[in-house]
Amino acid sequence: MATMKEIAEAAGVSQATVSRVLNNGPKVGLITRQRVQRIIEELNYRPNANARALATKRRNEIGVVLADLYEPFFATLAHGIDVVARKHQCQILISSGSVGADSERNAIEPLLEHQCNAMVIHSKSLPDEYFVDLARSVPGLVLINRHIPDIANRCVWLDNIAGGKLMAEYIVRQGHRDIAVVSSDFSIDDPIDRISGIRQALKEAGVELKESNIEYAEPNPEGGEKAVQNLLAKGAKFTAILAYNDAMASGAITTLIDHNIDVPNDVSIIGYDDILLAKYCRPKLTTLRYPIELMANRATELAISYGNGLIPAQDASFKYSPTLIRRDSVKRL
Amino acid sequence: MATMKEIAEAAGVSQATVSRVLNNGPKVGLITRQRVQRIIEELNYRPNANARALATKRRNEIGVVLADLYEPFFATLAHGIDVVARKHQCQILISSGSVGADSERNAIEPLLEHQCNAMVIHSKSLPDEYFVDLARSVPGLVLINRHIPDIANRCVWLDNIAGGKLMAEYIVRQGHRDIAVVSSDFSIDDPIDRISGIRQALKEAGVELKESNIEYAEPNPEGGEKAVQNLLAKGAKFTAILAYNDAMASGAITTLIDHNIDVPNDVSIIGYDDILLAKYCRPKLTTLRYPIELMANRATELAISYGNGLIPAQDASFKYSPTLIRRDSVKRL
DNA sequence: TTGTAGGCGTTATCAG
DNA sequence: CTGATAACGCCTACAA
Repeated sequence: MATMKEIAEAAGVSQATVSRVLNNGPKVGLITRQRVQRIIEELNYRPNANARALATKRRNEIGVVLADLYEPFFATLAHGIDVVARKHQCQILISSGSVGADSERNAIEPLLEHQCNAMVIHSKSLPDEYFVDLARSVPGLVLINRHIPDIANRCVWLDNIAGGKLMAEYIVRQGHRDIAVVSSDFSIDDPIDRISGIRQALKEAGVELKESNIEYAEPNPEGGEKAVQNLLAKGAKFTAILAYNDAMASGAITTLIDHNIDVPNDVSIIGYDDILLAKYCRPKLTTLRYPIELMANRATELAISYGNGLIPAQDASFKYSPTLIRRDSVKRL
Repeated sequence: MATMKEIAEAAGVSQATVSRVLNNGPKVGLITRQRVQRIIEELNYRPNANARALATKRRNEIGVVLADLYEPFFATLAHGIDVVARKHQCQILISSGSVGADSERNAIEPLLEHQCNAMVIHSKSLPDEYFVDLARSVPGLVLINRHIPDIANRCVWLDNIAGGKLMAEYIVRQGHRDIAVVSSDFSIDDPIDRISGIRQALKEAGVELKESNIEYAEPNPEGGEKAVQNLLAKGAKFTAILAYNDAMASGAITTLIDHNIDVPNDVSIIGYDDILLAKYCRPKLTTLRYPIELMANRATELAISYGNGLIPAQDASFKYSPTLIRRDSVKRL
């Protein structure tokens, strides 16, 4: 692969000149520029990004840390980052597979070695202090789906308590009183917050939520199936299910239908996230829209501009709220 | 951020020694090694990947080119790459958003500048010669979902003609004679091959496929809806629909249900891809399983080992075949 | 407008 | 076992 030196020789100029035409440097004679450009084409020269990064101490790369690329939620998140990165001509360096503090750290480490000055991180396990600390050495650090007060100007997050409230208020307004909850057994804040929101709203409405009507399982369709099986096995009484996410809701529906329980005529159900599935499962899912793509866009814009030297405003805050999407899985009693 | 030089000074040794302990170089005194190691920890030193890449002319990075990260198909593909890359401790550099020859080229270019020696590329528009050429300068080049005879040992692809046949043979075996096809209007090989397979099988079975029973639209749920609307509007007669992919099948079902046509009792339908949607839409979709994750795994393993110097065997070939997954969207007549 | 030369942070090849 | 020292490919003052 041709190097700058070779171009310079072939064109009979110095490396500096080649470098200048490459970077649209000022002050290069038109004829020289054209000659050099021609040679570059001819030799099919490509600048070495590593060398350039070394010399300039910066690189148009944005580091991304995600739990995976497969789940629709993360795929949408990745897409949101991707779109903005592309707009800014940034490459995306992805470190995924992070579940748990150690693997999250292991995912972040290589990005630091790559000297990415912009990073969008989705981390649920590493402690707050870790990021407060990291923010000092990575100017373009931004967290998504997490709220750390000390660096709130680097956090783009969703108000899950509000989301929980919204679900509960709506289902109560539709006349339901016997509520079941199908939640995630992951020990992160999200399920806790959502249930907490549900509890608050239910309490205000004077509706009781029995502990035995709450089931925890993995936040995927299989988990949803299992949770409802347990509910049914226990003989729990409910006319509505509030699910942790659409995936669980979908699994829940599967089990209900298998038991000849019609949705929404016998049991109503509300999902959370509004992933593609929600729109194309049958019945179409009434759910809470998690504006993850929007949030990812925002996070990426932030990361890039912070990485480019913009100083985060002290009082900046990026809280998003879910909204209710009414489809066909809830019946008014 | 601390550099090797600083570590060396602080430890009272030369850079060379630091480098040795870092790379587990042989022949370093135990005491020196420990001292250096301690300083490294203390100063929170991190090697600069760019400098290292420059010096070694290699980098543990695998370049990936995809159309997007959002579509379940691509998300699964990305995940398949991700898993293997992680196993090999490789970072993933993603260039997405490639639709059409120009943008595909623009996606590949930066990966070359990054000197990735392993690349997994999904490209539908760039001509064969481009890749035959590229293979000469990128030892670890591997194409996924494409078959280029000249570099067949770098291609991991699916036999779409066989897939088309499979769908058609199955639907005929189930007693259907009035077939409609809902295909993609993208001008790439895949839809052509699938329909070609369908035609062959139908012809062999002596079943006619009317041109007017074929509709083309975008390969997404909306496209599926639209295609079936057109079919219905034309008054086309059919008891079964062969869809280009699960997304279109899902959209097709939506339209059918909206028109009070029951699936599968009135109309049967077969999808293609077996994405998550297929399993969780209602009715569960009978479809062709596209082993894309498996293929992505394979492609990545290949790319990495080719990139590490393994010479591709002349006669190697990586053709995969779809298999039929029977669920609930087909009725036997 | 163009060239010279030093440096970016590592690795790797020599000697010692 | 350890230390100089020359690459690696590019950028960027500073000179010319």
